Amino acid sequence: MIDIARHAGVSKSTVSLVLQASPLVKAETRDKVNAAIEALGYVYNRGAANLRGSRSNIVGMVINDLANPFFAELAVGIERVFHAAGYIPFIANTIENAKRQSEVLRSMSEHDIAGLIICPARGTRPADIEALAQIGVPTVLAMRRLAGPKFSSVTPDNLRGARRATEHLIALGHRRIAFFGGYSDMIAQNDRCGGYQAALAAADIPFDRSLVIEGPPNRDCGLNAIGHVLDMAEPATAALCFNDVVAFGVLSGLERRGLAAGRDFALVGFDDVAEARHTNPPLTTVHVDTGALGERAAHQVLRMIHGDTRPEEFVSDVDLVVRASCGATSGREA
Amino acid sequence: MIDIARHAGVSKSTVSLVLQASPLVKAETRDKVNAAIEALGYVYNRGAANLRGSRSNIVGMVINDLANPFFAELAVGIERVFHAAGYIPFIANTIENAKRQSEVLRSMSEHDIAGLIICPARGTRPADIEALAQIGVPTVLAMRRLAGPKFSSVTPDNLRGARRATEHLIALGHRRIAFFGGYSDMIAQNDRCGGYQAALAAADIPFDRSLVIEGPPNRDCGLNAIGHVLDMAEPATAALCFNDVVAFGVLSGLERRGLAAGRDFALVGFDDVAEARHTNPPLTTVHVDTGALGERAAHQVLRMIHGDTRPEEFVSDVDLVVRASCGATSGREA
DNA sequence: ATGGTTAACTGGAACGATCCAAAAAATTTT
DNA sequence: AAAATTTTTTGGATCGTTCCAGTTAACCAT
Repeated sequence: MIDIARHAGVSKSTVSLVLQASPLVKAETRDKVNAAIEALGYVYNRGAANLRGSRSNIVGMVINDLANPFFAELAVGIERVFHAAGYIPFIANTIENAKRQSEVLRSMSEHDIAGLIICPARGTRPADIEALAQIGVPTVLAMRRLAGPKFSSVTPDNLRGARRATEHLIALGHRRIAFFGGYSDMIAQNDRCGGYQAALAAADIPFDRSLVIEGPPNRDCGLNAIGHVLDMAEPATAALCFNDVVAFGVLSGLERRGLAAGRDFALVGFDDVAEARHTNPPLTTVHVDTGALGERAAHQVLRMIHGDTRPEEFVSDVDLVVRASCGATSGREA
Repeated sequence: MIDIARHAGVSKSTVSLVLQASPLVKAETRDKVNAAIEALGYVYNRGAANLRGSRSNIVGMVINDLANPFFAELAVGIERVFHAAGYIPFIANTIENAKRQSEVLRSMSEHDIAGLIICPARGTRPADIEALAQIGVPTVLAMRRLAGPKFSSVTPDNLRGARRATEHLIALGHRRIAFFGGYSDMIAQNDRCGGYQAALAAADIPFDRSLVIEGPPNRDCGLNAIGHVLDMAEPATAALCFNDVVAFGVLSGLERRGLAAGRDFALVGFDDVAEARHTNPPLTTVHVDTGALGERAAHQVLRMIHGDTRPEEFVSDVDLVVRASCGATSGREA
């Protein structure tokens, strides 16, 4: 910066003012400085600037599974809002690994992020997140709440969505309904699985614990789970999946056995990612307005950045969208 | 840090040594310092550290369309390698917008990234990237090369893949074959479309420019393009898409007209994303070993970080994988 | 001309780390 | 026990920026 100053024949303070687009410098001087900046190919050092109090314009977005298209959709909503507000979101992937997550979080706080949206990895302790809040990083949880202290969060109505989906399967005549994916130590799984159990209870169907197959919320889990429940003495005839990606895995598993969802087995997902509409057969699933959820999370962070730190738990409404995989329609759906 | 020093009864220099895990400090002292760090809830300020020369451990990954699952697969490969090497990748999305890309790039260089992998947005000028290289950021281009100076890059063999796919359609008897997606100012599109034209020429099929429908490489593009070529005086009977996502859009477009790929229209994609296997019908597409490509890109950045700055252009081999959407099989494929 | 205002610029202290040369403490050698 | 050596610790300069309190320049009204 001193080089710039020398090159433009001013002081480093003036250069600083130009960089901050201060109205205190004469247009003529500003042009001279900008010319020097251009000429010397100077890059601003944000780290040095942050040293003197100012917060950076990056916000962190920490997600647990980049391979799940759901998170891409969430990110799109988040980015829309932050970009309009002049913040640049940086995304990091934790692949559902708490250790990796804490490395990522440390790196982000070292770089002095202005805010954070996080889908906590399995095994995250509330204290891990609380530490962030302690040092003044506005944080909101997305998709997964955390037990204990009050954090801001945005989540879909997991319980209601799962309940409706299960009711739909029951209405179609199924009684052996499985639940695939997620772990019982994740709140989201509890909520969704809870909705599933509530629907069973309401229909006087006894809850069979062996029909709940836990596992990571990915394709492989669905692929394995379907084999499992099909090989039981009294096989399941339907399943609700923790999310669409798990359901995609089930689709593979069925195909591998020469079976088809909708015809031989009733399958319902959760999230309604864009791909769900085009699977074979199209997937019946619980629609979540993912983009809007992301926007909401971003707005919440923005609100906190601007000083309003009251936590807010936002729960978005969900809808069951019936396609062919549950066997309710003949496969035609716009 | 001075607080820590005081609390532990040592000097700030000693604290610094502890933070760097230097072997010069006595174990006893180290423990005292670590205890103080824990007690005061101190967070390391990377920005201040970078001020004195050292480079940070974050690497940037700039992609143009997060919603394309292809990039998630690429990111997974990249992350695997970087994580093993102790670097933390931060991802930013440019949504194919050169202006936004330059903001992202500026922000990343301000934060002093150790390296960069970038899928340049449409309209990126080589100079934009060259500026990065100038200030010493090891950069490799992924998926899209750039005209002009020698950058390192990793790309699939676009020309060969497109040519093989087109030859396959020709072998199935098609003569009115369209090409959907991408813009003629993108090198990747030129390569893929060039392979398509080469196959036509080899089969003595005259090239009809009106069968090449340009557009952004997303769902909407495919959805619109299929309507277009179906409404022509002499409609197309097959299409090669710039990528799978465009093909997914075509699937929607066909469905909307009550038509089905494989039966009424032959469709081939490019990339072979995980979803391609489970669309309705399963998508014939050009398989790219995306994860390996990502790993290769990451290794290249690592090599450059370690001082070997020779550019390397890596082209990975590709394979046509025939599923049902081109009409060649009856739909059964493992 | 003279003093009073305002506009435009500037020097130096801070921010939180690293690194070097040198001091202090501990250890070994004579 | 003193000298020599090694191990451990330390003060101060430094990195590139911002900010404050001045300083200088420019303008205005008397």
